[in-house]
Amino acid sequence: MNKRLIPSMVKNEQLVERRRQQIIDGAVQLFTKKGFHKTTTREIAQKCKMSIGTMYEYIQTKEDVLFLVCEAIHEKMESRLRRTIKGHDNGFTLLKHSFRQLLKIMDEMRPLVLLIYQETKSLPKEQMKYVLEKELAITSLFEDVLEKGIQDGSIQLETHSISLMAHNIMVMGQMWTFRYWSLGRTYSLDEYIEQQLALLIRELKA
Amino acid sequence: MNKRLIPSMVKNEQLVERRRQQIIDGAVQLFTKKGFHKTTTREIAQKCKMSIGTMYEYIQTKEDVLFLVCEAIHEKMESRLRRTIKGHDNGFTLLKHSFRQLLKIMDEMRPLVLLIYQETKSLPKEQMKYVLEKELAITSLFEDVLEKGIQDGSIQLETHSISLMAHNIMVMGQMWTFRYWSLGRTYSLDEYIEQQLALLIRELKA
Amino acid sequence: MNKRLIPSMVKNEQLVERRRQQIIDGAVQLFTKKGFHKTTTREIAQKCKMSIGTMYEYIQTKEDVLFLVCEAIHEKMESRLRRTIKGHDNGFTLLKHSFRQLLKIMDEMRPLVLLIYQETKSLPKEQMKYVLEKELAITSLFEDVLEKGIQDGSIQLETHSISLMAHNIMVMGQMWTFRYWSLGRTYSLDEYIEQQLALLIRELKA
Amino acid sequence: MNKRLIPSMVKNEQLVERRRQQIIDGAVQLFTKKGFHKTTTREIAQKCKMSIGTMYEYIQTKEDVLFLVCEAIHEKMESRLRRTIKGHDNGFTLLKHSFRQLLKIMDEMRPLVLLIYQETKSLPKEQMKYVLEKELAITSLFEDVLEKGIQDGSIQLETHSISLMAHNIMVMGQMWTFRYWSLGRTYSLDEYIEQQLALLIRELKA
DNA sequence: AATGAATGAGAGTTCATTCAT
DNA sequence: CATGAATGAACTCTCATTCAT
Repeated sequence: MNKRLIPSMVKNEQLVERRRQQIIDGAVQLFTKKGFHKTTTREIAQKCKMSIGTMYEYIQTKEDVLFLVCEAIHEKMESRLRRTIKGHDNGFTLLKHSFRQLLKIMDEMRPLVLLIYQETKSLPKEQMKYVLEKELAITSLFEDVLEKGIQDGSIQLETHSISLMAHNIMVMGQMWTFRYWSLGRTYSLDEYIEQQLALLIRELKA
Repeated sequence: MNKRLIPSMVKNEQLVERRRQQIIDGAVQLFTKKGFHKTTTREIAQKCKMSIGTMYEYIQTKEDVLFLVCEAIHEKMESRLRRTIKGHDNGFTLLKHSFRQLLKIMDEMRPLVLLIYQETKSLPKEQMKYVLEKELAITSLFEDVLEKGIQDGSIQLETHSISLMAHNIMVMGQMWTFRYWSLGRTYSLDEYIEQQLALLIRELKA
Repeated sequence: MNKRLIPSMVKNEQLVERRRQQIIDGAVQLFTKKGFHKTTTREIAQKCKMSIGTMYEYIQTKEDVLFLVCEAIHEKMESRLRRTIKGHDNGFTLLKHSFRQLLKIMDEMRPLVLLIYQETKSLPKEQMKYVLEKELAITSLFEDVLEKGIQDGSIQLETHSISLMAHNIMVMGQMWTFRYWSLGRTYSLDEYIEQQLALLIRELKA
Repeated sequence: MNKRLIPSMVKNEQLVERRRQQIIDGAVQLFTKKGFHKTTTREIAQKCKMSIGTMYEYIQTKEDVLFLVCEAIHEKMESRLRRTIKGHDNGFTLLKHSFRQLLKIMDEMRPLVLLIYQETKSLPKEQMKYVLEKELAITSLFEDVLEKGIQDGSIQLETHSISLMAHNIMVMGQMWTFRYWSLGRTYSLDEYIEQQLALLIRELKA
């Protein structure tokens, strides 16, 4: 998956996989705590319990580590979301369910989501593009849910607004992470979920 | 205003004001283009047409420049918004008007808003707090509008949702900057405004 | 030959011979293109189609590779030269013939000769000494030719100048490689040969 | 002169001149002793008695130091040579005189000349070109002497051989440095000069 | 005999900040 | 009040060599 974008000196693919996971695990801790720029490559290597030399066998630049981290976070988020967006009688109940799930995931992954949100811009062009595409892919999961609801008549929404509404939903999720400093003072997670959901329902049941 | 947070070596207050404006103007150009971390103090000084030595008479650290810039951006945004949120028969029409204005301002200041959203985290604690407070202050402008609409009966919204709705409105504005890479492909500014407004109205006229 | 100077971990002498030839062939390509210092051991191993581990079974340090290469080049040059310095009626015609041959060889081996000329200094003391001795041995081939010419009366040269003249001849050959950037613009190989020969003859027929 | 090729961060030109001289003086000692590649920037800075940071205010890369050094050596050689190639009754006596001078200079500057001959190849393209041009300029000093001798009848040489002969003369000079390991064992400087001169005269008085 | 992952000292370079002028 | 040369700690990345498999 990331082989195209990040070549490794090491040939054994399983080893590469394993070591990169090690790197990701170490880097995530540091990046979420201190940010990408204030973390040094030496610190990362130390945290992963490998020598710098070894680390650089599996990446080419410090930005590569950031990319691996962003990719892993997105991957995790997408898979958790996909697992949860399933079944249900109609689109509307599915939407309610998946919105709640989205927010639970966002809450659990709060520092990670924040990380992506704040550091994506530090990626080189091509890798940034890749990350943004992933973001869109996740957003489109909600397009599917909305579409289903429109078709089975449980959701009222004009077709040309589907994409925008999906964006809005994702952003409502991200908001909880990047405005937590304020929202978290006023609302508990459940309060936030239910109030946003109430507003959402007004839009979709008008 | 920033005197408390950023002391200067220079006594003459007017001069300080003038020089800092110079610094802000230069730094904004560089920060929006290359980001905070990839901009050097030397470059900033050069862009402001002063020596580094002189620049450091008016600030203490590189982060101070970032703070000055963030503050200036917020100041500008708030004053432009305040100027526009005035008059009107009732809260509802005022809201529509001010939402449209918000987005026009966001669009014009797109790179600046993005800058705040990406680099605020690089500020030292205290200065960050100050910037976030300003963010809240701007958000509360919309609380006032909503409140007015509720009181004159032109807006239907439960009191405990006012704050959240104000946040949502601000985020809808910011979305246009930080998701422009995707939204900008699908919608023109006016399309974006009118579609978001349509959804908003459903929530407030239910 | 190089066994004394460069021990190998491997016992089978024929294998050592074969592998070292492989190393030389790969290294020569890289050294002539990028120079010794800008070539990495990894690159060399890759070019030779063996692992670094294997390569290090046959050498001890990177400098050893350089030594092997220098030695091989000298060996090749000497054997080609020896093959050609034979027969002929008298010393003078032999000299003319062998000078022409020297330059043809130098021209064909231009990048290799340049390599020796530029990188010998990077060898460790003892190996450098060995290489320089080889250089002298080749030079002395021309001493023999001159001596023959003096004895048969076809060349006029004082005995104490024989060594110097041999050096001059060798340098005339090397010049063609290390001043090729200038000489090559002005003269073709044949022109260069004939003009230098004309000057040489004036010295030896005075 | 080198301002075009090596920009400095420092504006005061005299200071640049002075500091660069300092850098050259320090670097020459190290380069002649250990070679360019085995000398570190830190060692250079230390030898020049400035901090690395300061040194890098006056250069951009380590190669720049090498260039400054090569340029300085050539400059010195040229000026010393120019000063000496003057006056005299006719071209022939001038040639003899200047050949002797050339060799005295080469001998005094032996390590420096060797340095140029071994490290020029490590320069980046453009700077290498510049250095080689300088080399040609020095060579052409001898073309002028030969031309003078031909015109006043004191030297017999075909016009189309002037350039080649000038090259030969330069190379005879350089030989003394890069074959000193052998020539120095057999000849004293004066012996070398006089014997080479004797051969030269045979060519030019035929 | 062959492999290639692991190592870490050390390389070149940058840049926020200071302070003598 | 203005200047800009000086500083050096700290950064990212490289690569010759080793050694367990």
